[in-house]
Amino acid sequence: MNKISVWKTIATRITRDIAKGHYESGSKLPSEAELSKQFSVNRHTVRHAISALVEDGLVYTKHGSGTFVATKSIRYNVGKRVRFHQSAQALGHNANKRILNLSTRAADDEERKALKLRKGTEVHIFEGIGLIAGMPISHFIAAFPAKRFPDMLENLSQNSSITNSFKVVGITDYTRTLTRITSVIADTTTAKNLNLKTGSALLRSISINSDMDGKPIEYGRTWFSGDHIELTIEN
Amino acid sequence: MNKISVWKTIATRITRDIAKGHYESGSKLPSEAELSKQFSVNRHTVRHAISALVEDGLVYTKHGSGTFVATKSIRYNVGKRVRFHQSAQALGHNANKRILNLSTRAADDEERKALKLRKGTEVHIFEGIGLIAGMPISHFIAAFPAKRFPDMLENLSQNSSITNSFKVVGITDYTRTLTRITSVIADTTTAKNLNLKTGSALLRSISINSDMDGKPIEYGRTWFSGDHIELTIEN
DNA sequence: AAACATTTGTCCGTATGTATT
DNA sequence: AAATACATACGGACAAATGTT
Repeated sequence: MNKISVWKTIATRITRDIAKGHYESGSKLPSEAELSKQFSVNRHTVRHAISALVEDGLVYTKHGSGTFVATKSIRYNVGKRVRFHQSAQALGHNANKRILNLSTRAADDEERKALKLRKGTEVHIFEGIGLIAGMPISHFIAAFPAKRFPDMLENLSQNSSITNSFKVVGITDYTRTLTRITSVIADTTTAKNLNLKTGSALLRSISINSDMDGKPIEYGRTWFSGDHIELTIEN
Repeated sequence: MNKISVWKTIATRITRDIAKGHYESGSKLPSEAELSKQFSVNRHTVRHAISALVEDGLVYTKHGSGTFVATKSIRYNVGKRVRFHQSAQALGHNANKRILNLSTRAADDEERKALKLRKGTEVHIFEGIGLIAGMPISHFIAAFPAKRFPDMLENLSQNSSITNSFKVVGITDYTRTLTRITSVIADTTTAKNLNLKTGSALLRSISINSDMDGKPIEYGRTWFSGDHIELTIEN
């Protein structure tokens, strides 16, 4: 069955302890030797766990000194609440959506990973075309955990605003935890959706929105027409 | 002395070989057993090196199958204090620059507007190619107010680091006040600079850096190869 | 299908180096 | 100077996933 490795369980144990406030921000964890004694494992196993936490940015190590709980405030606060629609509206443009597809299906690997779902879990899919002043500007596909938001599709079909739909289910605020942007060439279907020639430049944005507890609630992919859109990040 | 660990030298060796095109994208690396024999080290040492490359996103491993060269692009963090060089280094890649042009001339309209300069004011121009592991990744043009930074060009020619050059003139800290990203198609000259075909997708980033008083000190334009770069915004 | 070889993943143990306290 | 703590490197053994015969 699902055998979980020792180092992973130790990593989650430490993570949990930190989350619980067992260790304060900036405080020193027990030494590797101590931890290995506590968990009755080899020191290397503890090191493996700690190394994973370092990667996550949860702790950091200081050679000869110890392992310390990282302070959260170091992280960059750029683009936390940047939404494209908002900025389009702020520009005074008439922005709306054309819905192409509202459905529920098993999450693919990409969606599962982003939303931290188990295999076979279902997601709601919200696909459409973003319009500004009647011009097709973007093609988007958004995925939401179906179990957590049973009525999402109905809400979306009525008001077609993701933010508002989240509000209905009690999520009044959420932040973008990841934005990844690449430049790609339009294939035939995307080009057709956006009224472009095949081979045009597109901005592809992949984003993850999370609730205030840090749980991912939306995985979005958007293709913007490169001719019409600029992504602006202001501090 | 500057003692470099064995696993690190192995990691850079493999990185270099991949950059050189020794291994194709998606192809399998020699097995851990083979590599450890090649480098005359323990298998664990090779594993340590590979693990670092996996973190960098340069390769990925498949349990029971092998280690493969990732087709993945290099992530570039756009953040308040994140700079190209830094983020590339943070990824463990060997990043440096090739200078194409250092000169002083009257600012064009775009530069004047961004740097808030009067008509006819001069700017220093710093143009070059950004390299990661020897591969051309970006083409950049940076403009600085000449009057405020008289010795900028000399500094840049010596250490070729913008951050360090600012330090020399007393600017120890500055933040990115604007980042604007669009997708464009490579023209012939840019394509040539970046070893791409004309018509490839590019990410064009326009940025303004300002000192702690909010005065703009740098106007930068960068064209990233869309194949190799992802812009990532994390909170 | 089943047995086998290959390859990565996990875990243990030991020793030594290097930075900090 | 000594003790403590993390970093590196070696070695061995078995598990788990994959590919081949």
